[in-house]
Amino acid sequence: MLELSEVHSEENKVSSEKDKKRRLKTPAQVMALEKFYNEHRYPTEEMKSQLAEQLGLTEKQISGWFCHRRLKDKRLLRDEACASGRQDRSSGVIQDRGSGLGQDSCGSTKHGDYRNVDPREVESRRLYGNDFPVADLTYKHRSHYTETVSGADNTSSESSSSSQDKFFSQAEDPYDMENPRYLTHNGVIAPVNAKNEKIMGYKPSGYLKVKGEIENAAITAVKKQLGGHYREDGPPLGVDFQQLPPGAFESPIRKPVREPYDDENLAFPNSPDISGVERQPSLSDKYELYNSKLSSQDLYMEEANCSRLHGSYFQDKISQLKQKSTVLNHVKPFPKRNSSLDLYEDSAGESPVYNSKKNQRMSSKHAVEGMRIDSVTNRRGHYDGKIESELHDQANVSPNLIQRSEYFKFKPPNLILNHCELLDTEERGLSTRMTKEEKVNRKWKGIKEHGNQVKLKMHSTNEMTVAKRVRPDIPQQGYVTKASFTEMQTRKFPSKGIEPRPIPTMPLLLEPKPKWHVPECTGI
DNA sequence: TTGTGTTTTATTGCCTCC
DNA sequence: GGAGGCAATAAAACACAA
Repeated sequence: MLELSEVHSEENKVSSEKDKKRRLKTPAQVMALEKFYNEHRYPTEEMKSQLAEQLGLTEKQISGWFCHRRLKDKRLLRDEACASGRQDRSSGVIQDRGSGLGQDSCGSTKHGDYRNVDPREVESRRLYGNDFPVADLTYKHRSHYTETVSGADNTSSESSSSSQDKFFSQAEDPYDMENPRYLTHNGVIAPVNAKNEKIMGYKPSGYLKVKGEIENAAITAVKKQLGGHYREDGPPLGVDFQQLPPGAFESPIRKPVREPYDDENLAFPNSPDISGVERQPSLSDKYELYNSKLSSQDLYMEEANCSRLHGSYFQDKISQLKQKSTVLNHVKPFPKRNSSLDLYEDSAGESPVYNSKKNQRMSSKHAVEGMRIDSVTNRRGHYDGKIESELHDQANVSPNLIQRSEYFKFKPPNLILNHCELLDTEERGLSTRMTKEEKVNRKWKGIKEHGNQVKLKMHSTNEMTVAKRVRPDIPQQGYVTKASFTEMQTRKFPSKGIEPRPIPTMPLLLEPKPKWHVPECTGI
């Protein structure tokens, strides 16, 4: 096997040298590279050569790829910064400039800021387990997509991470809220303990870098918005509320009673027409509003759950959602539910993968389209019920849904593959995002105005968009691990008759590993 | 099928660091 | 001066709409 792979590698090298036409990296190569990139943005010579050998590429190609990948990350970061800059100007959300990125007129990250710290140093520190203060991590490190990406991306990557998140208007911008997980009661970002960080592979970079910065601003904004209505004796931000007693919502909805809690806590301080006017929505109204928001977004939360399986972008989104919902919990009149953080934890069941090291990348049109959520709800029922059963009825479901169903049929051994798949998807998904984001946003607005069923449909459509981007040559998780690489090669380019290049079999990557861990994108 | 736009890969030149 | 990285650019590959 190894020999064969070596032969392939040689062939690949030779062929790539023979014709100077550029050749696309195979999905396997890209995935491996992406994954490796998530681990090491600046691979050493040794790493490069080993990677080159294992992927059947030249060191030059590897170097070039990493170089371009970094550029891509950077570009995405700029785009994100640009997007957030636009959002910032177009909305009234307060942003703490002091804690944000230095931005130029278009909101892009200034070079000086970006290069403030040698990323290689960051990586080396990361590699050797020196923890950064979160601020450092979020500010200095960019990647993932990851990503993004991707990892899963990853993003994102990716791409994407992905990237990759420009779809979010400011009002919906999930970055607006600080992740309570990392918050102290003062709203200060508390350093994640080293162990967790290591376990989670929490390596904020790229997207996360921006996110961290924006979150700083966001938490400030939230505080400001809460303003005087934020009870000193109330639970601090990020702290779970106690559950209401059972049946608390079973009684008929009453006319609103202007409870002190309501008046004080359910504040719309920034709403111009709120002061002194009986505009307080009724409790039921508020709750309905809240719930409608939840329900209207339930479907999208399914994807959020997927983040557990697919990497950091989703993971990131979940965090953001949690943040949002946590804030909602502070605002909503009925702190019935525990912090949705907890709810969320519950809804998907305990999954250590949540803290998986894979969760670093972000980016994904997929997620962007599916994750425009302001809050979170317990979706377990849904998973176990209709949706899942539908999804599992693969015979009648589109490949997209089948793919989606894989989210729910999560199996740890496939994580890497999922991650890899997502990476690729994310990366690809980014391609038209800039040009299409407005369309998607419009679509989204429409979606929000319809019922859940419509939403489901639309969501599928959205997902279809994403799925279209998924390379057809990447089989679904369930089959991939069983399919030989050759098989997959033959599945590739089914109609175009493009002669598949000999590709080193991925088990190569499982050969004796160097200390820096070669990505295990098995099956592709 | 074709045209167009986007992404990816390769090349080159410049810069910084040692 | 060499090595490594970044940025700009060109061109191929790809995706998608008409």
